[in-house]
Amino acid sequence: MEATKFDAKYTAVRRAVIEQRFQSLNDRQREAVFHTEGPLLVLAGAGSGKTTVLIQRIINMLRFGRGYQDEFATPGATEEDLAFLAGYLVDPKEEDRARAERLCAVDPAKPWEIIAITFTNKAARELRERLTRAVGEQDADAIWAYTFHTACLRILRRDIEKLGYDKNFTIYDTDDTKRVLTDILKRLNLDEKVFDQKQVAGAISRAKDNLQSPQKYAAAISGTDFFRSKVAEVYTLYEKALREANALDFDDIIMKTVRLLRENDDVLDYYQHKFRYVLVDEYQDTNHAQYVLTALLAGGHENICVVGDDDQSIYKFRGATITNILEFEQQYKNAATIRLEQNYRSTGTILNAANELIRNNQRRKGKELWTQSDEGAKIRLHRSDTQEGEAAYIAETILDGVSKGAKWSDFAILYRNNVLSNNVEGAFRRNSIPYRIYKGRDFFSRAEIRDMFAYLWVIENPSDTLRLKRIINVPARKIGDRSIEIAEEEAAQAGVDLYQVVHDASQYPALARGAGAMEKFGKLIDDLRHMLEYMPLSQMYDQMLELSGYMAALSAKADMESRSRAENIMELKSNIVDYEAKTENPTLGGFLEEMALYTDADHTAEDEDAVLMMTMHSAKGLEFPTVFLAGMEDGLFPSFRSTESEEDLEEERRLCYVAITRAKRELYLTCAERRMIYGQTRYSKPSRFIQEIPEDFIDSNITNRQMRAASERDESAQRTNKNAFRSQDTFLTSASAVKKATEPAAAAPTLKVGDAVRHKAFGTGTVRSVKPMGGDQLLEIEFSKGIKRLMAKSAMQFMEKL
DNA sequence: TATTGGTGCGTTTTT
DNA sequence: CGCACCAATA
Repeated sequence: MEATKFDAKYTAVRRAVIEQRFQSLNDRQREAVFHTEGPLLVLAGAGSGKTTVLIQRIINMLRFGRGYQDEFATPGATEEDLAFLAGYLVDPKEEDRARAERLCAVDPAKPWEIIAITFTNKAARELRERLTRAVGEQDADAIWAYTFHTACLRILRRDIEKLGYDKNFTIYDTDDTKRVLTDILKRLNLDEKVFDQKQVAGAISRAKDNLQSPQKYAAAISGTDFFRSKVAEVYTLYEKALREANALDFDDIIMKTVRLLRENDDVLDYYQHKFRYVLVDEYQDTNHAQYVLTALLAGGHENICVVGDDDQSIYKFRGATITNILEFEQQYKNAATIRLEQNYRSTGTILNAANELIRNNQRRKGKELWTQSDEGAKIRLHRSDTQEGEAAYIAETILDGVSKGAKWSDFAILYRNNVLSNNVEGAFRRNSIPYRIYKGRDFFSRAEIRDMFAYLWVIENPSDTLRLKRIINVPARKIGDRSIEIAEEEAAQAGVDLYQVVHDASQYPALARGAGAMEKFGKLIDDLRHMLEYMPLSQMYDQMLELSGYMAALSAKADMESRSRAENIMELKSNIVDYEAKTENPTLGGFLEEMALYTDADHTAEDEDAVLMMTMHSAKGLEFPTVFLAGMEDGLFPSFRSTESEEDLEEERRLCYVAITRAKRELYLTCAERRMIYGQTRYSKPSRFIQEIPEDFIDSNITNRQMRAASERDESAQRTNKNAFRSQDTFLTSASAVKKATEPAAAAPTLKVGDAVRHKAFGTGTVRSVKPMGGDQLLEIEFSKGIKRLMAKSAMQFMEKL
C-alpha cells in the first residue's frame, strides 16, 4: 500500500497532536517516548528523567499505539476528522480531547501486552504507582510492571510443573542457600580454608547467572582445576538438595524461567505473543541469564526498549555484565539509540565534575551531562587529620545547615564501605543529630523472623527439610540432633521426605524414644495447615504462635531481648494483615512468595526527618540536596582491591560517578590523613578520583604544599603504595581558605542543671541533667523540640551558655 | 543447653 | 577494633 497525500497530511497533524500531548518532555525524551516499534536503547544519564520516559512511553503506547511512527492515516479517519485535529492542534479544548486522542490512536497497546522489568521492588512500585495515577488502577494492574524475580515467579507459577517442580515450591534466600552449602561442604570434608562457603556460593551463583547447569559447569572446567572441579561436585549436590526440598534459590528463579521458555515452545510462544512491548530498566545491571530472558520475551515482536546507563554499572561483583548494554546495538542490528543527557537534578559544577571524572573510563558509550540550571557552589574538599576530625566536620556542617533552615533529611553521607559509618555515627550521637542507616534486611534476617518464616514455609511445603530442621526443636521440644540425624537416615533409606518420617515417627523403630515428640510436631504442622481451610492467614498465624509454644517460650524469659523479639513477631503479623488487605485471594503461598522478594528497604519509612547514611552502592537512584562522600582516600576508595586491574578501577570510577551525581545542590568530599581501621592506624592520601576533578570546581581546606608534605610522610609510612603518589605534585593548586579543621574542642565550660543554653541547631533550652561519662559529660537538655542527649565535649562547640 | 572465651577475619548487594 | 563463629565449659 502506498501512502496518499491524505495520509501524509494526516500523519503530520497526528504527530503534532501527539507531540503536544508530551510537550513537557525535552526533545530526546520525546524521541524515546515515540519510538515504540523496534529495538531501542536509551542511554539515560543520571538525573535525566529516566522513569518519566519509561512511564510516558507506556502511556504513549496505551493511548496512541503506533500513531506517531505510522505512515498512514488513522484507519477510518475522514477529511473532516483531519480538519478537527488541525483545529484541536491550534486550540486544544478539554472537551475535544477524547475524540482527538481517538483519532490519533493507531493500534493502541493493551495494558497486558506490556511488560516493564525493573531490578528492585522499589522501582517496580514507583512505576506502578505513577502508572496508576496516569492510566487508572485497572490498566496499571494489567501491565506487568515487576522486578525480574516477580515476573519470573509469575511465569513459573503457571508452568513450573513442566520442569518437574511442585507448584508450591519454596524460595531459598541467601541465608538458606548458605546453610545448604555449609552442610554439603562439611559432608564432603573439604578444607574450609580453601572452600570457603562464600566463595563456593559465589561460584555457583555465577554459574547460574551464566545459565550453566552443574553438568555444563563441570564440562567447562579447563584441565585440572581442582577448585572448580570440587565446586562442580558441590554444585551437583546443592542442586540435588534444592530439588529434593522443592526449592528454588534467587538465581534459579531467573535460570529456571529461561529453561522453561527454552524447552517449551508453547510457553515461549504464549509470552512472545503476549508481550508486544518489552521494557527493561537498569539494563546495565543485567547478568547473562537476565539478558537471555529479555531477549526471549521480546523475541516475538522485537519491540524491546532497554534503559540504562553504562556509566552507572556498579554490580559486576554480583554478575552484571556491562557488555549487555555496550553491545545492544550488535545484538539488534536495527536498534535505535537515544541519549538522555539533560540533567534535572544537579548544579552545573557537580555535573562538570562527574563528566570529567567519568571521561577517564575507556569502556563506555560516551555521554556528557548538562543542565539549564546554575553552576551552583563549588565542591568542598575537606581533609582532616583523623577520622574523628572528619566526622566532626560532617556533624558541624550539618548542624550549621540546619541552623540556617535545612532539614536533617536534606543530608546524606555516602561511603564506600560500611565500616566507615562508625565514626560519623559517633559524632551524630554525641550531638544528637537524628540519623538513619539505610541498610537492607535487618528485620528479615533476625532469628525470630526467620523462625516464623520457617514455620510458614514448612506448613506450605513440608518437603522443605532445611526449614523443617530449623524449627523442629524451636522452641525446645526434646527433639535432639541425634534423633533428627536418625530420622534423616530413615528418610533417605525409605526415599521419602524428612517430614514424612517425622509425621509417622512411631512407625520407625530406630527413632524409639524421640518418636512421640516428633509425631506431636508433625501433627502441629498438619493442624496449622488445615486451619488455613477455614480461617484467614493472620488468625492461623496467631494459632501458630500459640500452639508452637514459641510465644510462651519468649514470655518465659523476661529480658529486653525477648521482648523485642516478641515485638518483631507481632510486627510480622502486621505484614500479614497488610497482605490480606491488599490481595484479592490471599494465600499462604502468595504471602511467602511476596515476602521472599521483600527486603528491609521496602519496609522502612521514608518520611522520617533524619540524616541518611548508606553505601555508595545503595545510593544509586536516590538524590539529596547535600551529599557527603566520606573516606575519599586511596585504598578505601578506590578500594585497594580494585587498583590492580584497569577494569576494576573503571567500575570504582563509575561508583564515584554514581555517588557524585546523587547531589542536587552541594557536594562535600571528605578524607582523613590518618585513620584507624581494623584496629590499625593507616595514613593515606586523598582519593585519586579527586584529582580527576578539575581543581577549579573544588574549594579545599588543604593547600598544595600541605598535600605534598602529607604525601611524603605517607610515602615513608606506607612503602607498599610506591607509585600511588606520582601525581601528587599537581594536586589542587587552587586551595582556598586554609582554615583550621574542626577537630575535637578544648575542655568545655561546665554546665549545671537549670542552666539556659542556646544551641546552633536546636535553639534555646534548659539543662535537665548532667552525668559524667567516660571523661566526658552526658547532657540532657530540654529544647522546644524535645529533650536532646548531648555529649558535652562535642556539643559545646555548637552551644553557648546564656 | 546457655554462656563464655578464643580465634580469625575484614568491599560493594538485590532478589 | 568489633563482629561472627566455634569449641569448651558450667
